[in-house]
Amino acid sequence: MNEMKTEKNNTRAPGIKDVAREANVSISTVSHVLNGTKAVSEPLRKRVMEAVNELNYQVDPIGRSLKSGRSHSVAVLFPSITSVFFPPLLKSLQKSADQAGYSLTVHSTSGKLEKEKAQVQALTAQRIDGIFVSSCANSHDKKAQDYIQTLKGLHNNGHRIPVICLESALDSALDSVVVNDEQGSEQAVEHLIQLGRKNIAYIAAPQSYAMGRARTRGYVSALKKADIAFRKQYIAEGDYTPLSGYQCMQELLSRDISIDAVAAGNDQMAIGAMRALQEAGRKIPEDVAIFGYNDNFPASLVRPALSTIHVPKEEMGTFAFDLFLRRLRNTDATPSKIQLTGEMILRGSTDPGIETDWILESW
Amino acid sequence: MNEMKTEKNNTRAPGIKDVAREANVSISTVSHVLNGTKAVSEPLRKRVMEAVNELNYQVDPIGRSLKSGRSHSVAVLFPSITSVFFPPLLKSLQKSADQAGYSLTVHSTSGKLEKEKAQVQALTAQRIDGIFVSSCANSHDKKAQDYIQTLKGLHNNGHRIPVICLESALDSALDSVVVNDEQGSEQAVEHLIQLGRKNIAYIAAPQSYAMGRARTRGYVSALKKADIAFRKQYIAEGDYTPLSGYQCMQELLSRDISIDAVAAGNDQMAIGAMRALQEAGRKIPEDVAIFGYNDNFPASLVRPALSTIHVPKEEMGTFAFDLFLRRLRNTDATPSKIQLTGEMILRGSTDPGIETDWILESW
DNA sequence: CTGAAAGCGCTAACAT
DNA sequence: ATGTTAGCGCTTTCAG
Repeated sequence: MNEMKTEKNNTRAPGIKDVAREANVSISTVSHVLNGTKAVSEPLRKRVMEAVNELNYQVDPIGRSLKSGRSHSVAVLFPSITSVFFPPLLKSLQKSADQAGYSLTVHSTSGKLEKEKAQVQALTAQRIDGIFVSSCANSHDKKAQDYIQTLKGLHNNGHRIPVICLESALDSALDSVVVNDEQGSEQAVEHLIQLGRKNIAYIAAPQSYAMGRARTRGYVSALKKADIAFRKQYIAEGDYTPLSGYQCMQELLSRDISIDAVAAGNDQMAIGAMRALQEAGRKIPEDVAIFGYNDNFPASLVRPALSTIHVPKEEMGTFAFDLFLRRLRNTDATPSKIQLTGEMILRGSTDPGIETDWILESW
Repeated sequence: MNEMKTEKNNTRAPGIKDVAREANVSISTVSHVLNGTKAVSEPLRKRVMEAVNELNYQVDPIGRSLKSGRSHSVAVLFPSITSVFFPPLLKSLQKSADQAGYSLTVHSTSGKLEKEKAQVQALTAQRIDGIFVSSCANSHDKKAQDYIQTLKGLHNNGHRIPVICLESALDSALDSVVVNDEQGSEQAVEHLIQLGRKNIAYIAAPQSYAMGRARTRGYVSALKKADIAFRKQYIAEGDYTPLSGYQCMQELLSRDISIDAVAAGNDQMAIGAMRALQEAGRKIPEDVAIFGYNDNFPASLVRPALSTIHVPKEEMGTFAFDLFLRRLRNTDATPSKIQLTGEMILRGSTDPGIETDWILESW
């Protein structure tokens, strides 16, 4: 049964020196043709490539990394592995990475700063070439400052590791691609106002984060523009999850106020709120109109379908990767903050006439 | 502006020799206390640990991998980054990996065998310690045989790399954790029959894969047990996506047959089918009852909520990681095929009386 | 129980 | 244009 103990597979993977021997050149020549690091005469180059194919040689990324400090791979860090927001973003990052010849690994921080820090440290040690991060750090928090400084100075073998912020810009010295949260939120609430709603509640995303605050600002400013008084008891704060939206809505309904519309900081909370409204016997949108944010696919599944602000997740990925490539070329480029604008998508949760579209992408 | 060109951060990360110098011992001693590879006297051990803390030393995983052939990390490969099936599974794998001190990277194969092969090769080169794969290889396909053989013989530095199959067992020589697809599917169809439905259509998952075939077998066998004739025109084959379910249902409706129930190979296709039925003016479940498979969260969102077979994704992850750890300890253990059984979840798409539950997990 | 030394596979000065 | 060689940071025989 164990007679195959010799199955340590005597055929070790060929190394660069095997190629060198086979092609009858020096290993540095092989390295140079492989990496295009230096000019090599055509005949030699050809011999080397033949040997490479002959032996089916693949460069060992570990050996390479040890020496070069690079890994040809980039990483994405995001808070929740179960969130429907990230897959479309990941998909486009993946696509860009593939095209550029980078491999892409994805890592969940579980929304914990400690874990995020640890991941960054581990990735750095692995000679990662770039990091895309939807950080769970709150840039207003003193305790996050050290971490943000670290991010700005990440380096390997004396070269910087580009860090690209997704969704929120941690620091003006870091490249980032974000969406115009305040404007999108304002637009949503303005639409509710145009529908004639005056008692508009708001289920906010966590206010400890810039994104949550920005979206809330949009709500406030839309009210102000319409000369509607801001009333504190019309606001509840959730934690992004549908359950929290459900609970916030119950809480709002239990207050002694009348509500004819609700805007939420994301689709998940809006959908949770819809459930609470329906349980309370409120007709959507007749009694209460409701607006989400992000346009994740469930928004098109629920009945009525959820009006929301479409966040261009695919574009975020594409832009983010371009920023990375740019920084690779020019370490000293001034940091870019690419701000994408969301698009208002109207569906049945606000406008009864509108026929419900159907998000065809695979999920 | 560039006066900080010297910012290649003169403080290189401390290496093992820095620790050795600081502790006044040899580097091999440091290595041994760090890895517990050999007994080291208490005083020395202590001096080493102090130096480690003093310098805030972290072992370099690349240096370590180069020599040891291990990386303390495992990888998950799955076909679709946008599928709602995987996040819960990933989450539990992540949890197990964290507990065991392994880092976990996730990689999408986009459902392409070529890409899957390439990923496996790249991971092997990176000294990955284990691979969890929901493969897109069809074990009945001649062309996949080579790949499956490769998987069975994956190795690094003379030690095997455990491969754990998820969802489908690629080969009896590989550890795997799967669900009893045939039985679950049979149970679902039996329920439809008990409801008095006789004209039950089936929207199959791809028949080129074992999973799709198994689920279809369950449908066929439930009909047989109930003495209902199997009729070919009651079957359509989708590709997992909601859109394909939608199209299959349209196709079925266009055939000259009467349908009072539909079972589908997964929830996505079932939900697509629901949309087609609703557009065709069929009442669910009164006119047509419908059954899904997997119990992904959207099943609880749609109206009516979708009856389905709950696949224990969290358990899959836990079992899978345990299999990995076991094989690490004993390379020669006989391969395990852990077969979990799905649980039938009845909702409004089949049973009008049942109140719709609400999947609270975060998405 | 401890340490010296030989590489792991590769890149990049530095020679030639 | 090509080759020689010194490591990258670590693990692991092999001596002492």
